[in-house]
Amino acid sequence: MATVDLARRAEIGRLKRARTRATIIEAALGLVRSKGLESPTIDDFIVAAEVARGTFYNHFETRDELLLALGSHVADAIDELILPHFAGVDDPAQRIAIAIRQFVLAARQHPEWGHILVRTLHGAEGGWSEGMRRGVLADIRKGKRLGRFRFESTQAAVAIGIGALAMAIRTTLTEKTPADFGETMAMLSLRALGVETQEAERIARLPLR
Amino acid sequence: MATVDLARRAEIGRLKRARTRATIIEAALGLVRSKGLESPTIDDFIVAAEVARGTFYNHFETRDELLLALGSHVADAIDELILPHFAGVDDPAQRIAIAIRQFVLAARQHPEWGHILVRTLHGAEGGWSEGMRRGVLADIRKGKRLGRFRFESTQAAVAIGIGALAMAIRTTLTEKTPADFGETMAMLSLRALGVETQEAERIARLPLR
Amino acid sequence: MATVDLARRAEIGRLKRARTRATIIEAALGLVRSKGLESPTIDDFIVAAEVARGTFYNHFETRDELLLALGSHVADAIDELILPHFAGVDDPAQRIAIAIRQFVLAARQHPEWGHILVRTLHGAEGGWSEGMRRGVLADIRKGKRLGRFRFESTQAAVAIGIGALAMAIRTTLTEKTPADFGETMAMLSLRALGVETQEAERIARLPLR
Amino acid sequence: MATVDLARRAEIGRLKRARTRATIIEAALGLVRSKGLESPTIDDFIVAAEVARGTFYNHFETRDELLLALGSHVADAIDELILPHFAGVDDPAQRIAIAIRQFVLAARQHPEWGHILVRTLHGAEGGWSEGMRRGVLADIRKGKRLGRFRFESTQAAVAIGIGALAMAIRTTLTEKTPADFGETMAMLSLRALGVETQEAERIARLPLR
DNA sequence: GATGAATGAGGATTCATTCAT
DNA sequence: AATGAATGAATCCTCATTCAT
Repeated sequence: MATVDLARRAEIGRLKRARTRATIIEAALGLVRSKGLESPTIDDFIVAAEVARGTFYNHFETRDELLLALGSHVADAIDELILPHFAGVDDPAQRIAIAIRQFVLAARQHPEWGHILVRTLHGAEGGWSEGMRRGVLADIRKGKRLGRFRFESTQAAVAIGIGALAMAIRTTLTEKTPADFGETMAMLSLRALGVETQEAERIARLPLR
Repeated sequence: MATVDLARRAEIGRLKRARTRATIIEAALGLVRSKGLESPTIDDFIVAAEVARGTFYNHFETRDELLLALGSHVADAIDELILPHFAGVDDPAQRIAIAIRQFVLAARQHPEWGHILVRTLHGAEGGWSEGMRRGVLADIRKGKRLGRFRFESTQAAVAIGIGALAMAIRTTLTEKTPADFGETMAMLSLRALGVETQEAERIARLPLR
Repeated sequence: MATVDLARRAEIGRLKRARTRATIIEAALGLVRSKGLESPTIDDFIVAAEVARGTFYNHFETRDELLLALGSHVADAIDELILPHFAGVDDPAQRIAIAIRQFVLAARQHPEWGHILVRTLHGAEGGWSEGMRRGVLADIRKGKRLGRFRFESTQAAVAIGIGALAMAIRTTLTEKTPADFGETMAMLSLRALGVETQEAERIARLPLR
Repeated sequence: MATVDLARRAEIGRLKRARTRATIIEAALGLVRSKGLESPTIDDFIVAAEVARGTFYNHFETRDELLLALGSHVADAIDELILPHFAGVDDPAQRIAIAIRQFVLAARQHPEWGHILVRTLHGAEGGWSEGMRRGVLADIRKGKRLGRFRFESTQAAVAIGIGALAMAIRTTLTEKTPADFGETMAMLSLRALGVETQEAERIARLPLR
């Protein structure tokens, strides 16, 4: 009896805590969407989330920690978005094209994700960014092994891949881009990696499942 | 006599002013080299330059104006570095390869330039950044007109060009890169723009004059 | 039956409550021992006691109330320590010497008591501190009446008595002191009150029962 | 000419700075007088001094640093007050009596000094407090060497001396005390150090020059 | 009675910029 | 032209206390 109660109570507490945390994160995403990552202050965040100052600090020790949490949040969302499209796709060229296209789509629909992604791509502080980087690296290596890609320096290949991705997102955020901008960027990126134009074009425009 | 004196005084004043300004800029570059662009405070700048706070504001109206001045300074330095290599080179592919290679060289030797360049490339605040962008754009267009480059979307081509450039510099700042990293990045970039591998390779490795 | 049960339940509840309260106080004493009275936060206290924040406030209305409770706790402990030695001792000089000696012993073995005692001696918030003060006052007056002490101003006599006591404890807390430091301080204090050196020495070193 | 100007300018600047610092310290002393040392916040201090928040931080890095400065200030004032009375007085007993009497007088006329002195006496963080302690120590040792004082433990003698001093000041701050309270406390203290009552009385009441 | 999430007043600190000399 | 003291808005952060479950 008592133990059931205790367990329930604890559960409820945990739920409430999680909800508050989610509230803060959602509100923060809204702010980032309109104002970018750098300008909002902790005060802006708590006003937007309609929580007390102390509540913020109960959940995040510092502003940076919130930004990190936003990063994780977006990482999860992106994973959820992309992984299904990866299912059963082994060709590294296809995978890279899919990633670029999906990231551009995501940035178009969720500018806040875009802001966060660009930051994540640039600051190489481990975590998801590291995972992503490793994924790209693995695909690039595999592509080379399979003869799909041709380049001398893996470091340069990764650099141009990440650079293209970052710039694709950035451009989506700041300029008006056509509906197939993702496909176009994917094509150019594949070409950089050594895929022939025709083939790059074909892969970049394969229908997504 | 008197007029001569006055003229000389004015001249001396101007010289001194210029020297102080240069002092501040040099010191600021030193700071940027070690701490990047965002963190140093005005206090850091004036301590490093060994000038008074008021002196700083005699030369720059705001902190941002100093950063802009740093940008111009680097722009000039870069121009001075690159323009000679451009002389007589009309081929847009060659020009772009030269730019990338020189920027990487510059970032390697002057990390502070690298920091400033990346920022300039990203923040679209006009000025030199605009000029550079226009230069790239012109070369890209010309390259297309000449059939040197092949792509559908100029927007995407510029994006990948700038993205590759930015990432090349960034990688130079944060990772250990081989001596020919600039050449490699140039090659991949040209390929993205539609140049065939062999040709891209050749152009990327043409001896600089 | 039912009433027995109820009574037992209530009893158990009371016991549990008392135990929790004791837990908190013990833990707090531990903290005070290492960090003094002022620095520990409520958070420190509840972490040390391994109770929830709410539990703390179930037992103490404010942080200050805990400190008061610590005071009472120490007061009781001290009383328990000293009173037996007072039993049957009527000579005020002896009583004062006993008090000083015992306080020094207590502070040596329980630094946390020392911290609390010094604070109690200084902040004149009534309660035990008042009782103690009254005890000292009574003994000092009686000593004068009996011709054991000689001084003009009772106020000054009390001041020097309390001051010596406070400093004895403080010194015990912060410096390395010999085993008979309490006796020495007692002797000097008695002398201040007008007891002749020989006699003061003798009283200060009387064996404690 | 120019150098004269520069020197004058610098001089003026230094003066202004010193004046502002003095303003802050004076205002702080006023606050301490009415509210003690612990309660006033930085905000209270700057409001009282009528300076900007930033000005405070230009002069003191932290609240504690201001308190330290108050300590130095009072130390200087006290030195100025006492040293003349020490001139030509070699007898350690007399010197100690003078010190106690003057401290009590000072605390009566400048309660803020009293607050600061008590704190200085208790926190043994070096600086003036250390100097004072050494002074007392020297006098106590000399007194013993000369046979003026009689005690076994110098440590205890110093403790009772400082304790009496602290308590004398404290009592002056919190209770109503007669005009000769300083003399009385001095007498009791000397007695504690082993001076005979008659002699202690005489010394404690010697006219101050 | 115990729990722990939420609160928000109170206080500390930074730093770009102004201004008198 | 150079100096450096003063300014104050903007922001961060802590921690005692409340309260719903």
